[in-house]
Amino acid sequence: MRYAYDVYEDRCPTRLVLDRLADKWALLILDRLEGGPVRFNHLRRDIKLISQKVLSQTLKKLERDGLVTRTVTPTVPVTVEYALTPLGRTLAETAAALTHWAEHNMDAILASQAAYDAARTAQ
Amino acid sequence: MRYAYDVYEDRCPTRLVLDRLADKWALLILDRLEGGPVRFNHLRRDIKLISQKVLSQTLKKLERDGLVTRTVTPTVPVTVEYALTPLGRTLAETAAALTHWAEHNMDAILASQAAYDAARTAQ
DNA sequence: CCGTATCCAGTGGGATACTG
DNA sequence: CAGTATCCCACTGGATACGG
Repeated sequence: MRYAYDVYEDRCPTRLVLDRLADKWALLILDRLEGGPVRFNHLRRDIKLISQKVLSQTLKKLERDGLVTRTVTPTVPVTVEYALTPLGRTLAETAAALTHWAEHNMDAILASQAAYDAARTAQ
Repeated sequence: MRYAYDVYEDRCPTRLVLDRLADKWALLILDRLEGGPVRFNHLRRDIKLISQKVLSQTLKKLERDGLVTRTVTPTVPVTVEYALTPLGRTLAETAAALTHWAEHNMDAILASQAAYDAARTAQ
């Protein structure tokens, strides 16, 4: 066992974080919030192709995890701002390393995929 | 637009990498392979709760992406070893930062979840 | 030992419509 | 503006059985 918790078991911190990032939208939201608080519909417009339902669900999960805050201002109509907590900010920064890796290595991955597919098609 | 590719669009490098890590097992496999080449059934035993089917599928995706190599030794019965490519190693190292974050902050997340649930239950 | 094939239940998430 | 409610389909992934 290389970790305090066994990464390869059912309940482990890596799985906990992975299951959060693995919902496909959370990292994008975290990243988008790094620039400061953002309103619901603003997020919706920025993160294209996300549905209202999924954005709502994901924000709720992130709030439950203590990664984002939800602030309601009782104007008419109401405005709601989402922002990173200090904890959320550290995760966003950590996750940004993945983003940078992805940008830097995407071409290599695409080339590998093409070669793999070509080899299988050629048979 | 803050990136060479737009992270919030459909096809972008972050989504590409995220969709790979988001299959829930890839990161665990990458991490497990950092110690050197591992055989199929060894991975299966180490990464508990993964099914043979999903392990096989995930390894194939990782191979297609050029992140792992698959080496067959024609013994009887056949032995197959999986290993990280140099590219895969850089991703594994980058992803390890997430693992460390998770270990370090899991307690805070669990506490936040408990507080969130308690607040909603108390109503 | 190292897989693939098949079947099947659970769920993630899109579309749409409605509310405070 | 910021959601919730409902329907529903497609895909994920587990269980099981079989093949090289």
